[in-house]
Amino acid sequence: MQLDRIDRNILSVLQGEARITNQELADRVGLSPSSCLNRVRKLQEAELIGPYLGIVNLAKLFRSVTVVATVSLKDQSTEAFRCFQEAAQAIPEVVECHVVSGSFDLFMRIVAPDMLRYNAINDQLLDVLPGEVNISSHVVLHTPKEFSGYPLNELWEGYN
Amino acid sequence: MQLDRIDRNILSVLQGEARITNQELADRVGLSPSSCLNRVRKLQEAELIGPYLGIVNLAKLFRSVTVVATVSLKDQSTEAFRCFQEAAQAIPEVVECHVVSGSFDLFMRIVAPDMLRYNAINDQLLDVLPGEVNISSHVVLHTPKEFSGYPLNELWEGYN
DNA sequence: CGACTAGACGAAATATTATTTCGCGTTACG
DNA sequence: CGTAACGCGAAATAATATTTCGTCTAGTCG
Repeated sequence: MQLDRIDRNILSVLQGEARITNQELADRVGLSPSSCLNRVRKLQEAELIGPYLGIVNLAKLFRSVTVVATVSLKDQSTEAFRCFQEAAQAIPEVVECHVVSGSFDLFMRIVAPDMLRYNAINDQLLDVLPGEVNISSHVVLHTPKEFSGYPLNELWEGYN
Repeated sequence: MQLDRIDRNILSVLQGEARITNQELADRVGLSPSSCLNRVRKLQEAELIGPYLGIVNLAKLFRSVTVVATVSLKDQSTEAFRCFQEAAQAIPEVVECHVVSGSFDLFMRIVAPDMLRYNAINDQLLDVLPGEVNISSHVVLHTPKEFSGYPLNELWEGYN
């Protein structure tokens, strides 16, 4: 799929203001509402954008603990990775999981109601491959910059 | 602000389907459209939910490199933290930044067009407090679980 | 116990927005 | 040139959001 400047603008706007109306979006990118809607649908069908998330303010809802955990696997076989990933995915409190190269193998973000329950999740993950998993936990103290979309303009510039 | 079961349902739905229509949402949570809209607005005004993000599929847009970086500061003074955080925030490619306790001090997610440019960002961050910053970079190979909202049900259960 | 108040709800009316339809212009290609 | 394919926008229609308003309920005070 070939994207022009207008498509890029649509993606930029939509990634930061998912609930914008089609009319407003059309105005911003300089299209008629119908043309704009056509484009948005094509972008969605091509899965270039979506899902659309509402970011909940956890801190205002209840006390909770967010932990970033790094994982090292003693046995770095494909099979071991597969096992661990599957287990991690299945745990709702593991909100994010990445396989990385570097001084550890996986990275996770975990949100739990309190430390006691985080401990339980940690134990559960350690039990997936007993003795083969090393988890290093880091409690999030505060978050100077929350994710709110990718730097599309910078990435496009870099792409040319 | 006091939340009941309906408010929680609204938050659950909205966090995963931000572009849902008010009518559909009202049906799902068992309210009339007008009551539902009232609640959504109150939730937004209280900043319990929002912003609304459209998640862009980076991989389908262009090649890019995502790095998770851990940062240690030699001088752990408040001032040093403040300097580094400010610098990190100001860089668009740093899409996320957390201050943590544990074997490192900060955690960042960085998205760059390629390694050359990642290197430049890395250098830029090292120069903020010359000789005082230690950055460990980990290229993301793949992502078994992408963030798509918090486990609100589990957190509420834990809260009672 | 009864009356009053505040708050929340839903039905219905209205305003806004989404979506479809269709004709026009532009471009690519024979 | 002629033609087909495509994308655009205007306008009509359908769906949705938003406001208004009367009703109900729970809580409170006399």
